[in-house]
Amino acid sequence: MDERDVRILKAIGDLGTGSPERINEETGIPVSTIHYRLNNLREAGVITNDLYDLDLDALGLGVTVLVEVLADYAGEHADVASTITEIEGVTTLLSTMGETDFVAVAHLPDDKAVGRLLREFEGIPAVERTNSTYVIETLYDDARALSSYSTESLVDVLVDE
Amino acid sequence: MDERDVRILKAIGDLGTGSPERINEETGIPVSTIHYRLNNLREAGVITNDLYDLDLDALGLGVTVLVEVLADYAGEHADVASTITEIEGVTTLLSTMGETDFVAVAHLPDDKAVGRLLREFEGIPAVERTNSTYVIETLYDDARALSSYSTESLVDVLVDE
DNA sequence: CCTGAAATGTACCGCCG
DNA sequence: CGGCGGTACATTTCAGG
Repeated sequence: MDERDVRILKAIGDLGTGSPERINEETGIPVSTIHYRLNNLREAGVITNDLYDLDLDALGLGVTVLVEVLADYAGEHADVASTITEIEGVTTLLSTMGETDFVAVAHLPDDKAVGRLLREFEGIPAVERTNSTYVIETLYDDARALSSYSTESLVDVLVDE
Repeated sequence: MDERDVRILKAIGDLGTGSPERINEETGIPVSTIHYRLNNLREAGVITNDLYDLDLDALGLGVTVLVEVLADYAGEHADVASTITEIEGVTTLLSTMGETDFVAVAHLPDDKAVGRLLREFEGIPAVERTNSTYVIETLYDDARALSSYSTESLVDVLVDE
């Protein structure tokens, strides 16, 4: 894993395509090298399928943290949200009902990064309190959201007649 | 959205590829029809990019719920986990430190399904208590986990020398 | 709206610089 | 590691059912 691998993977996420040609336009890395690198990343288990889903452990972002955020905002809800979104490692941000205002999920390289992350959260003026939870293990994560449904149920649920 | 669309989308998730040929092997739907359907799904905004990321709102799974689970298990942690995983709609299952044992995320079609989901959780013998939170809005969700990092940070974080 | 067959495009592989 | 072709595919298109 070196800088080129990183730039290729980031380009895939940003562009939303795994096309070597498009990645080349974005990164300037030669097309044949992109092939070569992607094959290596597949063999290393970082990329898990044709859809370029990543194995975060293999990638080096094996620490997951859940952060509940209580905020005191006056109409600046969207501002707080976008500030949180920009914190490095935050991959999901939910606006929730009930006791907390936001729930964020972050994927980080190690414990040190967790400390840094929490300081960043606490550094946001509108943030009153945070409550963090270490994730011991990601037991299941289905990016495309359909695996848990049987085909018959999906038909029931999604087909609008 | 009819049964064929559903079967195509499910096949993509299950197979981990968007290749029309592979989808045809799985579903028996003619290759050119698959392409025709996928184009329609793209135009409808259900599929958002070449990586087949789905817009859950457009798909019809616009309701997201967070479920914290407190369980009383004697060595059967893995059993409880796999039971939860099989509940329809559950897309993420985390094993957490602290007050709760698991946190699950579910994507559902409507409020009625939320009730059904919670009854399924409560129906698991080892589950003592659940605490659910409605998600008002998914403000941000980065499936590939790298967007929030700048390239330079990613290099710092991931490159092992 | 679906599909089979034709046309186009791309990935992939080996070779050489 | 990077470039360049050639080949073998898979994807895409489209006219007709």
